[in-house]
Amino acid sequence: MADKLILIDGNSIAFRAFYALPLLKNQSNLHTNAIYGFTLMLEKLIKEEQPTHFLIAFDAGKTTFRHETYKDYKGGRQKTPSELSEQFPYIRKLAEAYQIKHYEQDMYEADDIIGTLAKEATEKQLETIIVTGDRDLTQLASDYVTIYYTKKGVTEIDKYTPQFIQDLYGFEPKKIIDLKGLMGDKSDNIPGVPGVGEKTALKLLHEYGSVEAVLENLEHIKGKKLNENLTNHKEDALMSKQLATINIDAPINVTLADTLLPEKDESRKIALFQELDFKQMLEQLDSTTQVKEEKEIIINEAFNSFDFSSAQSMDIRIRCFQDNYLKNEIIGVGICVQGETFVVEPDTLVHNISFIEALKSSDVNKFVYDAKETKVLFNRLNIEIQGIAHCMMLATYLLDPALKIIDVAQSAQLHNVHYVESDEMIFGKGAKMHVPEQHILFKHIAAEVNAIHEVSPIQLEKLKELEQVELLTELELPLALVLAEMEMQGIKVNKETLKDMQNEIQVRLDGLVTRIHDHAGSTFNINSPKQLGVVLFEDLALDSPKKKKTKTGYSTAVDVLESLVGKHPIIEDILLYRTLSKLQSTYVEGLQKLIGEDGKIHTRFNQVIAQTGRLSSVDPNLQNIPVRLDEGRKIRKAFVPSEADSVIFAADYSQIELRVLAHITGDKGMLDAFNQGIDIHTKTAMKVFDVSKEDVTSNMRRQAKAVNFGIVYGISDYGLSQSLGITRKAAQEFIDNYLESFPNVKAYMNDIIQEAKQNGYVTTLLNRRRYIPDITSRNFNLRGFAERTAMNTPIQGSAADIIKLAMVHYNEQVKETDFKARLLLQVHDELIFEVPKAELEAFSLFVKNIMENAMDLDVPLEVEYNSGESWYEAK
DNA sequence: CTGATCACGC
DNA sequence: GACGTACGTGATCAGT
Repeated sequence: MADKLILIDGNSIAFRAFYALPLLKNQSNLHTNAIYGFTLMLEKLIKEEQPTHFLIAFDAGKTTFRHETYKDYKGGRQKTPSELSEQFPYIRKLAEAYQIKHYEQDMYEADDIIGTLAKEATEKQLETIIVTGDRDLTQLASDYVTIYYTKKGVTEIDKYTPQFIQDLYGFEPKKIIDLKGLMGDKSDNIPGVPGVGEKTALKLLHEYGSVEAVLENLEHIKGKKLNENLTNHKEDALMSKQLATINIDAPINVTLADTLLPEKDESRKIALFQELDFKQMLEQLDSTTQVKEEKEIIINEAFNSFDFSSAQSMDIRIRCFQDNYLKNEIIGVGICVQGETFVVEPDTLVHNISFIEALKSSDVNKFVYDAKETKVLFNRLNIEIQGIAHCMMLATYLLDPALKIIDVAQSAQLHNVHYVESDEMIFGKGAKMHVPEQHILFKHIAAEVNAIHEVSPIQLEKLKELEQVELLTELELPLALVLAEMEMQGIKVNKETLKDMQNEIQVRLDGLVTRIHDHAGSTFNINSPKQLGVVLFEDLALDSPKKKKTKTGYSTAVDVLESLVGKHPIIEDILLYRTLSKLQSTYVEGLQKLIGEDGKIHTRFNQVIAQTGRLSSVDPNLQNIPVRLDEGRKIRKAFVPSEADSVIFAADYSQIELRVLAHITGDKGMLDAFNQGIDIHTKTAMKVFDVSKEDVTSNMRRQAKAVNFGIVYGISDYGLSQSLGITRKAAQEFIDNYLESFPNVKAYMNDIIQEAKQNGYVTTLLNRRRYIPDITSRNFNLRGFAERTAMNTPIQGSAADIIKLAMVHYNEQVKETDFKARLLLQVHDELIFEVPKAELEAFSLFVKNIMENAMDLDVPLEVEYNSGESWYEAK
């Protein structure tokens, strides 16, 4: 392969990258957009050009030999923003990681270094590419030298060959300096000749050939003003040409031989990309260059005879098919212990008593990927696993809750362990999902358990740095075990109750469908927003100020429909149809499908999804069972105790988020309200409307409640305007008024935004962390959203911390009692239990006490509770 | 199979 | 003034 040299104008490309990309930041708050752009450029060049020689030239210090000619050279330039200057050291590091020579020379600019080397390369007939965002360098174009000029972004370029320049300007590359001499260069503060721009300069050069020739032929040049300017600025023109001329004999200490690229070694790239959080780059590195390393796997009978009794720690990966570990088949268990890796079928486990003993021993530390799943699966094998010391999945989540957690492979890759295949590769996806041949499966499980072994210590180090070890070991890990028990316990759902509802609702739905079709004069699918939109706004030609379009047609959302009430009788029928069909399909029918043979529903709680630290619930979602409208609330009648003589018992925190807000901000008005037991919405109304308690109308309280709601959920002025049905301006005034009324809250909101900008993240009371990269975005929406996230996450996240802590405390303490009660569900600020009637009174106080004392705040936490024959009655 | 729309909870 | 607006799960439709 022929030799090829690439010369990069480092400063110029860094500037281009900086302005082309949004302001990115890594976890330690370093801006990385210029570095990232630079990296993209390097990758592209290496891949497409395959250079053998490479050099990145930088400008040295402020003064250069050009300043001797003209002291104002590059004068009047804006100061380099600090967001960019902090990146320059890393761009040099980047060069080093790529094993590319970088060079700068006192008193000279990158241009001169490049020019000098290009000359040497040309003498040796070496093909050369110069990469720059500065047109000056195009003067160097020749048969051997092509200039890659960045056009847009960092990777879109024009290739300046002599021919390209000829076509563009009508002269050879060297004449670029004459062009600059006449027209000057604003960015470098090169004066040129006043009144001469690109057009005039080109015309003159085409006629006379050079600056000198133009000046010698002044008498022939027409145009009084032009002639006068040229005459008066002869010196400027000559000086400008001199300034624009690149020195190709600079006294540099670098030769072509120094630019030779050594043998490829990616190791330093990995370390740097990790420091910079260039996750995509790391992945690419993996897929293109990394050799898959694999430990030897022992899939063997040796497991049976291996003695686990001296093991102090093990890595365990137990797997079932697909994601529902509560019922799907268990297909393999991987164990990493004392340097050996075993993978066995679940039936094999029981043959090794020492292994079972080790599993049950809390003295043997277990490192796992998913603590909750592991606990459940071993439980299904009738083994009580103890001593789970680390959960790789939870650690991944705590380190960055924004990550979409997928599988061991993905978690491992974040810590640069690349030998695990993705689950999708092994099992396939969608309808084609299947258990692969055993040797493939076992190899995969072995890779997973090895990755757990390798990655867990790295994660623990990271967690230590972020002071999150306690959050993992004292909160999330013990919580995972509580959740496992809740999932296995399940909640009894009475199928008959749902069946009866289903029949009743179906009759009403059938009637509504007929009536709606009659009103419309045609039969159509009411469930199709698209068809419904056409019927309402075209066939019936209804109109309302709320009428709006979505990407696919008219919006038929509830607020639009409500604005049409009274204009046509069809609307009320549609609204009712909507409500009932949602109830029917999602709840009445949906829930029945999930009732198991034990008559119970076993939801699964997802502990690693919500950005704020809340839990979520799937298969089914039992955190959004209707409650607001009685029609829907009746669904809860089907949720009943599983044991005789028991009741459903629900205990919920009252206003937990606003109490957290009062605690965090220390706002006196708010603290007082909670400490004196005044209704917080009334108190808010008193403050915002500046009236006494007696004068707070129900409407005032309703509005105050909406504002409090907005504060808790971080909604925008727009969101508030929607929920109150007022203008956005009025909503903004409300918010302003609110913040004036609670000055410490206002101060907190400002401080937390500053903090987010400073650190790049916000934290909760228990040091849960959420990164907010968009807080510095120049996009108004993204930034606004980020600001509301910064304000809201510490509140909602701390509330989540508190109830999680209460659950862990509950689990610890209930073991010391004789209560037979069972924790069934968590719904963000409430816990649902089933409790034998005989112990109800004592248990109520027990739970209330634990919940109210979960954490010590500057305001009391208050818990209300109720019980009844079903969840419906426990209100 | 994916994206859009809608609706339910906190 | 932009532009699309707390989070999460699930059902359904309508494109590929």
